[in-house]
Amino acid sequence: MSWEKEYTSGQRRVGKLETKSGVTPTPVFMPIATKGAVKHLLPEEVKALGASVILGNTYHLWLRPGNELIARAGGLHKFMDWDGLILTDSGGFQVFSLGARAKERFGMSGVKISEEGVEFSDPKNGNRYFLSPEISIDIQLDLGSDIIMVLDECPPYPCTREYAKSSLERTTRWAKRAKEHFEEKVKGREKRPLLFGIIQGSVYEDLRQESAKQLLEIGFDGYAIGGVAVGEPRETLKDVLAWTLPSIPEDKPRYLMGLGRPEEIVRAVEAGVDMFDCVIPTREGRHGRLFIWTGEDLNLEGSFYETINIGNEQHREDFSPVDSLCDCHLCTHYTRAYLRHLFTVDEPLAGRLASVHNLRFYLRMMEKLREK
RNA sequence: GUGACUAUCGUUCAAUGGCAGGACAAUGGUUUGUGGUACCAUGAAUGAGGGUUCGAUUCCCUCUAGUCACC
Repeated sequence: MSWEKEYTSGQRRVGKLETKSGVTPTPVFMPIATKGAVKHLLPEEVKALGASVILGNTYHLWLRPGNELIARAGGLHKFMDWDGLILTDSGGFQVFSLGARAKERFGMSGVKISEEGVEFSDPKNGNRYFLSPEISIDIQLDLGSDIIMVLDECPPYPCTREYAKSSLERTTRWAKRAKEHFEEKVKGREKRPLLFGIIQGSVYEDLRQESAKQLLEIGFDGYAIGGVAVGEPRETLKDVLAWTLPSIPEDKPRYLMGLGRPEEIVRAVEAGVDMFDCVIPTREGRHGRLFIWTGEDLNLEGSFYETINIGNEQHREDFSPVDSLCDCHLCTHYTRAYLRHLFTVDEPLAGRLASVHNLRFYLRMMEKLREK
């Protein structure tokens, strides 16, 4: 990646990341388009809100409609009409997180991890699938992804040291195979996607450092920090960043997977993270929680915002905007009372307006982080 | 008008001669590499009056209201 301004170590990293489909400014927040759509929104709307990259999902798109179909359609960009950048997750997280949910529901996860890869059931129809580092790369290449993630294992929390160690070592071996397979497949291509490795190691300092070291030896275009926000105490995020970021070369992008709340993102940017994705703005929006600016200046404590549950009775006759400091369509056209009404009667427009607003909040926060 | 049946949270359906339960709705909360539909918590009822009984929401009587049938 390159720097927006002259950059010296320790400053806030404001730069640009170049991919085969174009450039994104960093730090960047990537809205999630799991199944080929940012839920409720048109791609042009997502772009107008300030998004430059969206996250698509190997797991979901592989099962439905299938990577080969999307390849025949001309790739995911064309299929869904998104002309920005696309990062695709490897499917590793979903195999484990959806496996955990299947376990809650049916008493067994049906997920079998082996050295070769991971076997799991489609929770919709019980079909068995086998995902390996190589298959994950093939799928993401078919999708036409700009930033490809290697298949990793995301261990739960709590996790014993022994398991975390053997898991991260397997993730490293998978990463090596993914890299070799990737290089072979893109050999001779003029435009090639970026390939990112994923640092694991749970909450253990030496394991996190070991994971980073092993991935750096293999060599990737960027490095992600995975296995966070899986139930561990929130304070450990700071430690995990301190253990891992210093060993990543400064010209390589750093991606904190799955995070987070606004103040967590501000802190992580100050610590040197460049990329984020999170379901919070869209999912919580669909459930009626809205992020509200309380001041223009960002800070590490998160006192620059608050959240409201628009469904609460106190908003029933509140004819003021959701957020008077926000420039989104919801806040410039509608009242709290109207949005509450839409949620109360289950109008689809409710989730749509809330998604617009919350994404605008997150993306504007990133704009502010890039300003200073 | 006559007869039968019914009456339980806001709605709907349970249960019981000995602490009246669920679902939906309501109210509050949760959500971190998506779970559009999810999860947790809270408040909320035996139509009115009398009788039998240690104790009645339950059994009996009257009233009121509703549904159905007949006139």
